[in-house]
Amino acid sequence: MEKMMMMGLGETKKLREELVQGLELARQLQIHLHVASTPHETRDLLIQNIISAFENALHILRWTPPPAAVDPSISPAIRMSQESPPLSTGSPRSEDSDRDLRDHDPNASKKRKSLPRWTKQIRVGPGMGVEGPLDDGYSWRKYGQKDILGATYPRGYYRCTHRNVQGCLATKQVQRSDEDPNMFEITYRGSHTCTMASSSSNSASLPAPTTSPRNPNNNVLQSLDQQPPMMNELLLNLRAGLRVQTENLDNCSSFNFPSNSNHVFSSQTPPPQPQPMLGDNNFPSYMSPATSGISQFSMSSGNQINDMISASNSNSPTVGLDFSFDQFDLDGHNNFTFGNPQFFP
DNA sequence: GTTATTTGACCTAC
DNA sequence: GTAGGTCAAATAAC
Repeated sequence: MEKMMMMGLGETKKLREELVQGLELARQLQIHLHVASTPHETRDLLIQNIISAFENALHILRWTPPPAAVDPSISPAIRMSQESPPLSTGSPRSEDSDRDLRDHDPNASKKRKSLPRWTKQIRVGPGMGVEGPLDDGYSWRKYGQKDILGATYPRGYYRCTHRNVQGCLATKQVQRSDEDPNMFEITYRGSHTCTMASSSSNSASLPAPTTSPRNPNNNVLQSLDQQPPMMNELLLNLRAGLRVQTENLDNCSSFNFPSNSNHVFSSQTPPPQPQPMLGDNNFPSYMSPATSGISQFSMSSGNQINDMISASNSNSPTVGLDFSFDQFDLDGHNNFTFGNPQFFP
């Protein structure tokens, strides 16, 4: 929503047009999918146009909120923002893996901006020190530090400790904010493939009220680390259909939303294990860890997500998310701000 | 002795 | 040409 307010009218209009176009194309695609005589070329063309529409929309939305936008009352305050177009490259991939690709394919893109990455902004408490944002449940090894032009504090470069043993290509950068020394911007690249990632993923799926063995402050960070690939999957499904079904929701896994996102997800004291709660209109509201400063959205994972997002002209009694701007704020593959749910007729 | 961090040099995208 | 990102040798910590 904030992003919408920051956008010019021209951009807002263009974004609306792109999303409406994507919706219309998705509907056409669904119709064609049920017509056996439709040539594959037609379907492919529709798919490409849908992808193009959403990529254009994401491009318009590409914007990182300033640290001041973070609620200072929340500690640690966590926000995520997209800094590169994620849909063109699929799942997050680190720059190193990108380099590996180039070794095999010299024609592969060398542009840094094409690399998917996601950013969290974390405010640490007064006595928390820098260990808080640096320890997010994974084991990182610092491999570099660099003074950044215009930045007071140097940027630290970290890679997964299991890089050599397990080939985990996840990296992150930690940049202390100039304006607020208690604010850290952490940029992640690549998703964890090490065993630490899987254990962390499990913890994300069942966020306990107790703390992580490694750090008492960072249950939230663990789940956030797993969020971008999941969001990627969600967006991939959004390409195929624009309606989110809330049927068959369970709490197999979760992802998180900023606490200042719109009002679908409540930020109340959480139960020990968050459960999707059906509110009015059967749309679920979600509980969040009280100390995290983020709302948590528990839902099914994998194929169940695919099932959740179905074609838009289904006659089933589904609940949809309206893509109009005052209700849906899509900021790339990792920062969703959903507006109020809408029933489709 | 092993592992992690520091830091200057080098590489690459822009 | 410059800034950001990574490498790798030197150093520190355990």
